[in-house]
Amino acid sequence: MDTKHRILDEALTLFSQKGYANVYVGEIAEKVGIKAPSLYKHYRNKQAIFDAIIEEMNKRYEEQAGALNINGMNPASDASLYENISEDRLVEIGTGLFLYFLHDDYTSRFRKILTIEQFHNKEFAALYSSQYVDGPFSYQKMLFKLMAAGGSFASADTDVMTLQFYSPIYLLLTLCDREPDREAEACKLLEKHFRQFGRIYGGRQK
Amino acid sequence: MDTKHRILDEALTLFSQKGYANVYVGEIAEKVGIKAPSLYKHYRNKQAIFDAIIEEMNKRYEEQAGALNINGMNPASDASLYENISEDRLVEIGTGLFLYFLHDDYTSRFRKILTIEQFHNKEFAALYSSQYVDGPFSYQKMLFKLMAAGGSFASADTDVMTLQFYSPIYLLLTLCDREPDREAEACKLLEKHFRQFGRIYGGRQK
DNA sequence: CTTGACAGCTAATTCGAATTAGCCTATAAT
DNA sequence: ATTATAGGCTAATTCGAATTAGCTGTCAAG
Repeated sequence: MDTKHRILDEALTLFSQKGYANVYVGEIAEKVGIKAPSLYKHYRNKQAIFDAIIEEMNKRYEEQAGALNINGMNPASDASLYENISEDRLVEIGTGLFLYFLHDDYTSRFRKILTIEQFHNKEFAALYSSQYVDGPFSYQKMLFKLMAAGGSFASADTDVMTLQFYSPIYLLLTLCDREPDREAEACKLLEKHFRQFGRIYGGRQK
Repeated sequence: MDTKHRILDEALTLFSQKGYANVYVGEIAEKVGIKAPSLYKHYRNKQAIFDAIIEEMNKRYEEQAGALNINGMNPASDASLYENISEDRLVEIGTGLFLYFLHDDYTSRFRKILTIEQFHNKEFAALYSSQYVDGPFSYQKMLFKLMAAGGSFASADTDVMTLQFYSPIYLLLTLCDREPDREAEACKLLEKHFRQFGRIYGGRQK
């Protein structure tokens, strides 16, 4: 990784821990192993580093969205995958979603930045909601509709079902962001949640 | 309200919007209607204002905890209140919890501060978790145990039940903190959640 | 009345962090 | 071999925000 990217990377880490205003350019430089003025050979100023993070984030987001479109976002193409679904599969989907969000290197740091900056930046607020509320909701909701159509799942109000399925993931995700030590506890609880959810709404799997 | 309290109040508002580092003492002063140097007649420095907020917060928290102890935290004393419970009562409890957290003047601003500062201050992280995860959990869990004992509720795994009951409240709370416009939407969804929850776990109410 | 303390003000002062200036070295292209 | 460029450094410089100095008016207690 070249210096320019290492700056981005260290800055991302620091911003995600302390927020933009609490990070000094000298601090970023130190982590990278250079002196503060040398940063300016790579970025016009501190703000430009932050902007580059956002841009990188948008790039990755679009890639990810593209990937999702191929497999999962197109109801017509892969309905069969979800029509009949086992409890284990449900656990797998949910845990996968959780662990991806929690551990993805870039995503997890960026989420913390969004968390910190959400209240004084409308764009970040909107981004947060779309990434961690509305996005997962519409995705899960679609899955539940498919499952209900396949008959393996109750066709209850999908909004509520989705809320009940996803909210625990969200709560435990924010918990683990705050206290990473509690990941094991969270995973155990989460699995119990998925299984119970499957028992409640599931139709015919054993 | 005297100047000293108005400083606290305006500072609390500003800190909850932008975080400590992004707020200038001149800004606080301006909101109060005085000049920055005059602040120093009331507080030794900027940090002292912040500390006073924390202290005030602790004071209120203890009062609140005291209040809860009288009515709700003592399983023996008011078990009868919860043994038999209707679906409407469940909606009432849940919505009450939600709206209290969301709107309480002091609580809601302080929660935003915790949100912003949680990643670079262990104490805040712990406080956040105790206030918005572990606290509500143990409280709700106790209620569910009482209800199960009373026979009006399924005696499923109470950890999971509690998670499933509370997580949506939490998710929608953080959503409304971020986007207050969505309160109505959140309330509607929440009520549906409570009713469905009641239908799932409730025993004999109509 | 007068005095002292309270709460405000304007005008410094301090201080630290961001940024700029200007120099140096390595290296890759001509 | 020469030179231009990239990327690093140290030593200024700038600038803005926090804090301090020191003055002033008000008002309650004596």
